[in-house]
Amino acid sequence: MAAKKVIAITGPTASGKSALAMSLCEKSGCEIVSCDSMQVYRGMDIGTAKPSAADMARVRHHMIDVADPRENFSCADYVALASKCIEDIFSRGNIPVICGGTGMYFERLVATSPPLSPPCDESVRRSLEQNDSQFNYETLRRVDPETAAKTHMNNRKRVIRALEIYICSGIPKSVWDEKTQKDPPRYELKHVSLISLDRDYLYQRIDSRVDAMIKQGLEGEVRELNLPSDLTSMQAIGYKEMKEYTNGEVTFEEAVNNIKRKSRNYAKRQLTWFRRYGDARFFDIDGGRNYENIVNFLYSLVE
RNA sequence: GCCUCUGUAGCUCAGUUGGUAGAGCAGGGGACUGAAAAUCCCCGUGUCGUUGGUUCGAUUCCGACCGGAGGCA
Repeated sequence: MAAKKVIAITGPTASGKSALAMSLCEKSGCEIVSCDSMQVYRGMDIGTAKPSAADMARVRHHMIDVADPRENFSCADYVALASKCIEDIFSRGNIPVICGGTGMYFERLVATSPPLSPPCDESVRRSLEQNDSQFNYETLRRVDPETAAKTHMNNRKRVIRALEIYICSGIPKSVWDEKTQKDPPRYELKHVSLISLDRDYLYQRIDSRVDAMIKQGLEGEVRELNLPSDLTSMQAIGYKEMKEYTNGEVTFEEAVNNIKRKSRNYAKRQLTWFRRYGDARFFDIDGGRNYENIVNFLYSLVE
């Protein structure tokens, strides 16, 4: 299969990815494939900064509102659905514009083949969660030393997943991983990644974006959803912290500050993730002054 | 006015029975193959409020002064 051109716009939260993608698509007729682990959930609009109805009417969006917030949507689910969206866009003769900040979803969608390892098994997972970290880690060291060497004992989620893969398939995770490592990239990728050399500027944008979400009624959205805190969807920044407020655990002001803080922490992790892409074209948003340059570069990619 | 407590890393605080100090959070860096907005790892020199005194040596003891909190007629 001949590689087909895909444009990607990645970067930390509140860096302006969506606005750029909108400009590009309005001008060129491209379609947006959201790459966001929380915008997939229906009803979670304000806190995930989902594109407005007006934006969605002007430009075709994909991978938004594709899951119920009560279900546990995963990276593999995302890749399966998004790959199909991309094929559909190709069939229409359009260029997909992947836009978002969920690093692992992006990596799995774009870099090699889709995840092959067995799906999660809740009962296996639950029983592994009973064990202490040391015991699980020792087991992993016996069963899959290669993965154990790359995983810290305290990282319970990762250790448990690696064990789960072995228990469910009889094959160590490291062997599954190898199967995908040699694959060529799935698309001819034109990757633009946003950064902010001025970290304070980014953080200010995040703070004011959170303030805007509060004004738009994030509290009401969380109350209306009224979902249990242990759902994956309710681990989304903004929802988790607002639930702590509606449960009476923190004051409103504390909740808002927690949302801001967690968003900043997240932005930093996103910057770390995307730095790995040596083939990407990185643009400093430069206090918002670089917008025209970036847009023009994006336009040049579709010509 | 008097009495008590208090002043240590950006913030909240530990601590040194006198030999110049350490946690959490924030911040920075990193990892990431079916929970990923999750999870995890690494990074802590700061006139220990100021100023005198005691001492070989004080952030630690004593005095004064300047902040802060509380109490007392």
